[in-house]
Amino acid sequence: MPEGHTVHRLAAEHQRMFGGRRVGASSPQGRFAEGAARLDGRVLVDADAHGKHLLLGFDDDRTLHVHLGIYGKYVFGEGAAPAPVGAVRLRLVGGSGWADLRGPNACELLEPGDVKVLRDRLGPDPLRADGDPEVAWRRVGRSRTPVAVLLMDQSVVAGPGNIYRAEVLFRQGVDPRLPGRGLSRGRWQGIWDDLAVLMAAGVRAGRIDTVRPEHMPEAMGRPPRVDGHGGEVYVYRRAGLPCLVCGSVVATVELAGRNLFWCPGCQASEV
DNA sequence: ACCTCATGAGTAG
DNA sequence: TACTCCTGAGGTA
Repeated sequence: MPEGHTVHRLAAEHQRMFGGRRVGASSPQGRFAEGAARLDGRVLVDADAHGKHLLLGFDDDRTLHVHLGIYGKYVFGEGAAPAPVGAVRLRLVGGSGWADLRGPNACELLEPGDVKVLRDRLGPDPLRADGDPEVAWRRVGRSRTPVAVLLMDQSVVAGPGNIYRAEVLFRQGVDPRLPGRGLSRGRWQGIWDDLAVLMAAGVRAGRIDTVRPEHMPEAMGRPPRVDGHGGEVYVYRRAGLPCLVCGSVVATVELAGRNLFWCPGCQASEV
């Protein structure tokens, strides 16, 4: 679920459901009881996302900061909220609906200054209007770190996760082990622009699809693949399977603690 | 029933 | 690099 596109969707959903409205807040699980008590009865004035961080501004100038981590999940509903099931960290009710948050990495109230500190340590977000690829290039273009690692570093680019990084590098034909400074400025622009396109599509669809129509498995005589992340992709978690474009066996390696996937044929080494 | 792994990231060492 | 947060899906038994 949670790469940047998911969080931007969550911001829009909060805005639609609670924006400008007074909300009731509670922590059925109890682990956010104090924060929920302070939120209870406030008006949601702003719902924003920067990378994977959800920022909900309330009328007391405090901001609720939620980061889903790897487990976190939101469930929205219309009408009266049901009795909470399981470990609901935060429940918001208001307007005609409710939202339950489970298992987040972070759920905390921030003072205005804290929000700036948080945002200052995040890189530009391809989904935001203020996202500037040049700011990221200042880090990427001088780094000896593999571009695959740089793309997962939220202080370089905010929003992409393991799926988008694998898929954008495939689509742009970039060897994931290439150091950042081995890219040209134009290649970086290509990666950035493709991220913006792919992630915007992810916000609209609520899932990650990266395969171009001419490479869709249907067009190749095979049924679409159904995977846990719910989308159609070139290389993510396809290790050992033939590349949809060139037929090479998709490779995988653990890099900086995460599984990286790429096609050795399409993403030729320029190292 | 039990085991492993996952779209993330801070922190200790 | 490894552990932590501690959910849920999928595979194995």
